[in-house]
Amino acid sequence: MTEAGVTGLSLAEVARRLGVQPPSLYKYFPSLMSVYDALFLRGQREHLQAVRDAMTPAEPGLDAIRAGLDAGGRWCLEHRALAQLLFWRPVASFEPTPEALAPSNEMIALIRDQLVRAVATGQLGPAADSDEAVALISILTAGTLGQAMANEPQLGWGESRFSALFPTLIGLLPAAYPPVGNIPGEEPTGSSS
Amino acid sequence: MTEAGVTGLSLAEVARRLGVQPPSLYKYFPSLMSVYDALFLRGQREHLQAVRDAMTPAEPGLDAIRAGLDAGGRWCLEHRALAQLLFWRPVASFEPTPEALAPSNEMIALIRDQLVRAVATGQLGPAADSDEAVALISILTAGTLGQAMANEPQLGWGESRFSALFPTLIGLLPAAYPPVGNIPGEEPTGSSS
DNA sequence: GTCTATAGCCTGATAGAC
DNA sequence: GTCTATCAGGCTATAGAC
Repeated sequence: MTEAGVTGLSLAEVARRLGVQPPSLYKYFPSLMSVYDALFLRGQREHLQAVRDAMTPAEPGLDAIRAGLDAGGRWCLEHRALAQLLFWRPVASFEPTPEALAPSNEMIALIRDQLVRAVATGQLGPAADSDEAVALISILTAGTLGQAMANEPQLGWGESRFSALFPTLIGLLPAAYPPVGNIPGEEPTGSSS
Repeated sequence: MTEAGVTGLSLAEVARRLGVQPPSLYKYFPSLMSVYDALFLRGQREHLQAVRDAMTPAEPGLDAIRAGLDAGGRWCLEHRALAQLLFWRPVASFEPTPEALAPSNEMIALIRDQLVRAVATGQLGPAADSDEAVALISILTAGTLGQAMANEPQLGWGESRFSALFPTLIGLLPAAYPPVGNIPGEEPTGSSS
């Protein structure tokens, strides 16, 4: 996929590189699409693990979000073709099975959990505990990755001028969801409990 | 491309739908890649025109950026396959010719111009007149579009919960590039002219 | 679990008649 | 400018021997 594009994957070429004949592969995978599905599942799991591992030691809240997604971004640029299969769906005839999609739900839960922490510690306002905030964060992440991949095909996460902006972008979240009582000249509003 | 994916475009199918035989197409295009290049150029021009048309009547500065890129986003979701060819480069063996890439430079100039206006009118701080700010805006735009395309393949710009966040995202620019003198409790810094 | 053989498709591209 | 005919190759997938 790295060499021929995600859609360029072919069982014949896989067999060639394994040193076997194409029909042999059908003992392991019933179809080309099942190979995509296996790659999809493996990719989702690895990506999720990379994000989780980076989140765990970080300070809960915004720092954990930044650290986790930063690691996720690094993983994506280190596995570009796989990341494209996961997050841009370039193979028109491929629909991942529900099992392969499961880690993606865990990923959303991971972010949501840290948003709750950020609200609890006063880093963000209560509106940040929402699907909308998760969507906003996914825009920032996917946007950074998409621009890096399309415009800097040679550069890793550490060299990209787009990924360099990612901490700044996460730093804008408090402006989007201002903590109550932190806006000079305005009275705090919202629940008093 | 809409039906079979960007990489699924084939001259044989084009000929079939035109009601001609495949060799006839070679009188107009020397190769499949030259067809991609023609599509790329046409797409870039149409997209640029859509953005320009929406910018012109708007208030210069942030409003023009928001209006232009909003129209650009709408164009992209109305021409999804073409937009993918333009901005995500899914065809590994296709490299656009310099002529086909020219409108993209005009696009950058268009944004940069409005950033200058935004700085001049005090909507943004002087640091917004930079390649970095253009990159940041491109992240917000590509991120919104990418998430809308990947997760809401059926919805247009008007129905997308991602595109609904786009005005908010543009509204964060003043937080990223705060206008001088607008930060309570801090003294204005920078050039005094 | 690997192979040979093959069916049945598809593709981009060229030669040369009309 | 369109066609027929064709080259030369690719692919997924199956049948069935070993």
